[in-house]
Amino acid sequence: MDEKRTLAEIKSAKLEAKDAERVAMQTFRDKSALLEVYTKASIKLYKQLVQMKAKQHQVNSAKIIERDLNVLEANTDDLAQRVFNAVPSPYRRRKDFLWNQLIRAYAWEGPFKKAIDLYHEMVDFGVKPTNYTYPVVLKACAALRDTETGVKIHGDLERLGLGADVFVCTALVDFYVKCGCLGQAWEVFDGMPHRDIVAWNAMIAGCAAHGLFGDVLGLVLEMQEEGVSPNSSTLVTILPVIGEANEVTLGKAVHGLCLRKGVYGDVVVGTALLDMYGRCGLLNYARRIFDGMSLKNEVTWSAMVGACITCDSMEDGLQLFRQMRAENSGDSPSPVALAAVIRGFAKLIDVEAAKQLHGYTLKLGSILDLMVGNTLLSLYAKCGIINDALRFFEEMNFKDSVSYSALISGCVQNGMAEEALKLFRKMWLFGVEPESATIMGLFPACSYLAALRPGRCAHGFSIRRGFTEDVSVSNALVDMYAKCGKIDVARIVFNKMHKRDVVSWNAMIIGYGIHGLGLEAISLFQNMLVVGQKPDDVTFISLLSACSHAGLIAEGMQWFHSMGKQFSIKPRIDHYLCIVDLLSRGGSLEDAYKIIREMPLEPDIRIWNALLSACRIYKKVELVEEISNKIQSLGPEGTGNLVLLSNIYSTAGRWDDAADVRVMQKGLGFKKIPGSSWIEVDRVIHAFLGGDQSHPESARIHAKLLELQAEMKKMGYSAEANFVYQDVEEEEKELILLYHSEKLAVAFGLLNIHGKSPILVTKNLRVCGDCHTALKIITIITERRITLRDTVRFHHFYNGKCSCGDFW
DNA sequence: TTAGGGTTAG
Repeated sequence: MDEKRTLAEIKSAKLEAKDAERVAMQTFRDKSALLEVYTKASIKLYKQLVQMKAKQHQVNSAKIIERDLNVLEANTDDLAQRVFNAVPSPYRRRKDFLWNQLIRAYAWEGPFKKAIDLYHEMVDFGVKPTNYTYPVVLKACAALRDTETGVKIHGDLERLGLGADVFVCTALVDFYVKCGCLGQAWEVFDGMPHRDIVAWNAMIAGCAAHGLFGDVLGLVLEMQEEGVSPNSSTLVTILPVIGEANEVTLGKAVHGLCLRKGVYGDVVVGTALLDMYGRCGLLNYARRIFDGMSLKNEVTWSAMVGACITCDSMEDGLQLFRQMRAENSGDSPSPVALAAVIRGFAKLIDVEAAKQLHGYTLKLGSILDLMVGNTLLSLYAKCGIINDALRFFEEMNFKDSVSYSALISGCVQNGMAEEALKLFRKMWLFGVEPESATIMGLFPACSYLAALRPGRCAHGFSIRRGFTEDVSVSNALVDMYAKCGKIDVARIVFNKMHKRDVVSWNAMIIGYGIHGLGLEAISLFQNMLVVGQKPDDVTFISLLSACSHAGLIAEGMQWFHSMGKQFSIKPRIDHYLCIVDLLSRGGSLEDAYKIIREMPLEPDIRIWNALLSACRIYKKVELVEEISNKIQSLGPEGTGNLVLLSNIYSTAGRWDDAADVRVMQKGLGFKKIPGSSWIEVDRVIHAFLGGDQSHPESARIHAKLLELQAEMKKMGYSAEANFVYQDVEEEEKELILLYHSEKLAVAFGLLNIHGKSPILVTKNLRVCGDCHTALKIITIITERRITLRDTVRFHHFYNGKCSCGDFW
């Protein structure tokens, strides 16, 4: 574009605008329209000039022109308003087009509020709006999500019988779509006697925004049946939906349609096409389109880099990014492409490379984009360096709900659920609006902590915001209630869901499993098959572990055998783990060992661990030596298991062997995870480590436990010293057991939760055998219900019994 | 037309 010519054009447009103004002022006639056209034209030309300067990297001149532009834009409103104000009242009353013209000027690019205010003023003034007025006002309502005015207009239209106009109806559809009221949009759309391409596109865009793949497809077919052919705008709307739904065949069909319609050369269509192929995992197709495009813009390049990353082709992505940089050396790199590359490094867990890239772009002088910052934040969290993520978060100048969401879920993934809850509160305090993804990160934090109260609050909040409409949010909700001990509430939420996916069913089956309700889990699984929901690999892990916790050995074996035969799901190592666990905890150690020997996969440490734990419970020391050899042949991977091995030697009184194992363990740099338990009292979560004396109420807690111990002894309890694996005096063993983290938390609960309220304690490891026995007796002494949730299930203690029937 | 945060199991 020629700069001089542009400047000349602006000049003449300005002059003409001035003329128009003069003429308009004199005649009060429809010159106002002319005036608007001229002013808009010069604004458009100015905008082109700014872009030109920016492209040439003349930042300062671009800024100066931009300032002029702002003045001009501000004046447009003034200008139009001045003309309007000059019109005498009686004339104004008669001429609706004057109002329409001004409303249209405001509704075009804002300020939208003025358009709506003017519309109200017009009605109050006694001027009747026309079919020309409504679409324009509705556009402003849509922009501001002003449902009140929009809905009122809709009502007026129905009363006046003006609702048949294509433009008005299309504007109504668009208004409802933009306000998220899809139902109302459908209603208007279905009632239209004629629909043009714009109406179809509006409705399609609405369904696309809600991810309704089936509806989008149906509409596209229907419009063609009615003789309306999709245009490039339609195609560009449906392509991302097709990509999201992974519908390759359909995508290829649309590709063909693009070729037939000759819109293939369009940059926007081309970009949407390559993006679709990228999402479907067909990188070669995407690349072929990219290479064939004669005109590419920044979006095209960024989309291509993103496609490479999505398809795990890091090398190609990086190469394209470098090429992009080389071709636009003066510009800052596109934040979208940069974020894509960082995402690629996150996938590879290559923090160093990502940091280098980050530093490099900072050096280039690009302002740190919020999106890029958020990508980095999530990179740190995903790579497990959560402290770096927290530090980076503090250093960020701008934070939005995505930043908070990324950090909240990052904390949970790194076992810092309490920090996640704190962050959520902080976010609330700073007035940052949580989104559905934030809640999806928050629920797992509540699940982890068994923190029902914040979970319930977040549930209420989600209902008010309509988040629970989202299947994934409801899935997380089901999981939260189940893990907080409210299995019946979980089921109610599950039943109320109007749409369920495989994750919903899995979450519910898992819920039954951790509550030891194996039969319910099986029954739900059968229900799932009846309604036609296909199970996946996770379903079987959930089902098998549910059988395992409930001691349903025959049922578990039956489903294990059918998963390959009936459902064509190849058992993974995790499935074998469940089945070995099921058999060995049920006492069939030989059968379990047989499965291990015959399985087509190499048994890993967890498999041996399951068998080894059972060896301890059933005191089968003869198998231990054999397993121990197998474990040692695993090399460094076997380290974690040495804890158990040394424990078994200790139990058998073979202290020297136990010590040898521990020395070996130390050499391999293994750290035992300390057992910790926590309990919520008055909205505060109190955490305890084994033998912990750091709690302010420590003295009272210890005294309470000693008091309980004395009573327990009267009832025939003796500490099961073989759960202590250190070679120490019996008396000391007793104390080590007495101050186990779960007992500390229970004692704290008894001291601080008054009346007969039940006590809920959560533990980060599996419950210790001695604690299990002790808690049963404590429920008799205190007449309290105590629930202990460990890593695999709930134990409900009451009246000397446990819901697990001592099978755990 | 591209883009950051997200649910179940182990």
